[in-house]
Amino acid sequence: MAALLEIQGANPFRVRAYRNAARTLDALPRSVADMLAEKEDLSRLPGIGKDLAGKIAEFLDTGHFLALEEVEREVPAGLVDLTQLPGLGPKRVKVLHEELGIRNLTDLERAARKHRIRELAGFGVKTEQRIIEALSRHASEERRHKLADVEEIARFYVDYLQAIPGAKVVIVAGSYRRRKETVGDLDILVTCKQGSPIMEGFVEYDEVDTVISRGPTRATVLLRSGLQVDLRVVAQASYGAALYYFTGSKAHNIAVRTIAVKKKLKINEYGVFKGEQRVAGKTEDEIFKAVGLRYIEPELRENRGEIEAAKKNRLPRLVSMSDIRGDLHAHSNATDGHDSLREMAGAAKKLGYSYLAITDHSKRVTIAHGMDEKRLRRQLDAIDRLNSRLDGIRVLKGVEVDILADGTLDLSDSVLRHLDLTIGDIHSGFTLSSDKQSERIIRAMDNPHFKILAHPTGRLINQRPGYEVDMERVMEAALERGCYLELNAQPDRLDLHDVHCRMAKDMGLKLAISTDAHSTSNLEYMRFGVDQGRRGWLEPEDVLNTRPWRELKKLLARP
DNA sequence: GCCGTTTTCGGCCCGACTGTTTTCAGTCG
Repeated sequence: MAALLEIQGANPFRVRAYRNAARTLDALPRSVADMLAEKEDLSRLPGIGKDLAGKIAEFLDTGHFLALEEVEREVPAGLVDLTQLPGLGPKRVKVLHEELGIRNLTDLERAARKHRIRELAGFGVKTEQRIIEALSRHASEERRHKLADVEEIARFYVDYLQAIPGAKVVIVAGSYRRRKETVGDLDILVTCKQGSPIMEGFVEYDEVDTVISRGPTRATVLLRSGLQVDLRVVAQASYGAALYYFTGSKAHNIAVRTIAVKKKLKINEYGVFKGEQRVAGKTEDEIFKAVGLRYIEPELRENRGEIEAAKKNRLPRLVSMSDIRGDLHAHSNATDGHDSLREMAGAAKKLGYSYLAITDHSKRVTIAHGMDEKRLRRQLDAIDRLNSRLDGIRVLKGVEVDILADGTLDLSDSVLRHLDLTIGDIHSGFTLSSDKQSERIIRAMDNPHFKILAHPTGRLINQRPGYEVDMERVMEAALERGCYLELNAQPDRLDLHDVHCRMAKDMGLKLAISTDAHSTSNLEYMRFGVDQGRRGWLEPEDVLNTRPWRELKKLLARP
C-alpha cells in the first residue's frame, strides 16, 4: 500500500504511516489474528491508529483490503517491483507508467531494450543502461546475507582499509553492528588524516566488482560475492555522530531525531547542533547525553521501546559472552558430531566453561546415527568415566531426543531419568497446523524428564521458514511445567528470533543459549547466540547457562 | 495516517551522490 500510494503521489507522511505500521506488524512476536481474537486493541501498537487498526481487522475478517484494491485500480501492483530496482523510485516509476504504459518488470524490460526510456524527460542513456543491468541481476541477488558469512568478508576489507596510509578508525556500522541475523549491505565508517588515499583504496580493493557511486566522503561498491559495501569518511570530531547515525536502525534514528527536534536540537551525521553550534559529536556517549538519553547498546536500536527505556533509565544490562558458563547442547562422534567426548570437553574447558552437556541424537534420527536406549546407556557410562578423570570441567549427561508425531519422546523414561538434561525437538512433521504442532510440543513437555525445547521454530535462515507454531502458547506451557526454551546459536538457525527472546523475557521464561555444536570449533558459535539474545533484551539472569552448575541443577529439576 | 512535557491541529529526520540539468530533482541510506 505504501509503495503504491507513493507512486500515486500521495501525502508522503501518509505513505510513511503505512510503512511504520508495516514495520510494527512485522516485528510482532505473535500473530495479529490471535491478538484480534483475544480482543486486543491494535491501535495501541506504535504507528497504528484507529484507521489502520480498522483496515487490519477488515483484512483479517473479510480477506479484502478495499482501500488497497481501490488504489490498485489506478496504480498497477506490478509497479511496486520496479521501485525495487536501483535508481528507480516512485517518481520515475510514475513517469514510466504514465508515459509508456509500463505495468510490470516485463513491460519495463521491453521498453528498455527498444530504447524508449532514454527519450523520457528526466531519464537518459545511462539510466536506461542501469535498468537493463539491474534487470539481468535482479533474479540472482536480492537477498540478505547471513551475519556469519558477512563477518569474514568484513574482516578482510577492514584490515585492508586499516593498512591504507592515513587511516585512523575503521569500523563496520549498520545492521552488522546491531548484530542482526542477516545483513543487507556493509556500512564501513572511516576517520583518516587529510589527504589519505582511503577512497581510492576502497574502490580499488581486489574483491570489488562494480563501483556504484563515489564522492569525496561516500562511496558504494558491489563485491564479487554480491554484497554491497558503503564507505563513509568523516572527521574525527564527528566520529561518534557518524557511527551513531550509520549504525541505525533507521526507525531508531528517526525516533531519536524527533526527540532532538523537540529540544530545539538537530542531529545529523556530523553532530548534535544547537543552531549553528555543534554541542556533541565526538563519541556516541556525547550524542545520547545531548538528547537526554542513557547510552543504548547497538543491538537494541530498533525503536522497539529502547528509547523510552533509556529515558527512564530502565535499559536492560545485556548478557555478554563473559557471563556464559557452559553450553547445553552439543554433539559427539557417537552420533553426527565430529569429535570425541574427551575432545569436546577439552575444547569447552579451553573456552573457560565449567560445564558442557553432550546431547546426542535419539534413534529416530537415523541419518545422524541416533542412539537407542542401549547405546545411550553406554555413553552415560563413558561420561561418568570421563568426568572422574577431568578437572575444571563437568560433562553433563544429556540427549537431544526427537519429539515424535504424537508428542511422545523417542526414548523411554527408564533411560531419560538417568540424565542431567533432556532436550527435545522436532525433526519431522514440519507441515502440521499451528494448533497441532503446538499441542504436539506441549504434549512432549508433559513428560517430566523434558527440560529444554531446542531450536523452537525449526527455521533455517534463507533456506526454510520455521514450522507453524503458537509460540506464546508453547512458552506459557513451558513456564507452567518448569521447562525452558533454547536460543540455538548456530548462525544458520538463530532460533529463537529476537522478538521471541524478548517475549520470553517479558513472560519470565528463561532461555538456554546453546551452540548445537557438531565439532569442537562449533562451540565458538556461542557469540552469535549471545548477540541474538542481546537483540532480544536478555540479561544474564534470563539465561540458564550463565549459572554455575549448582544453581543450574536446581533450575533443571522439574517441580 | 499518526501523534501529543509545543496535545485534537499542525507538524512529521537529514544529507550525499548521480544524472540530467544549467540550478536541481530524484534516489538512497
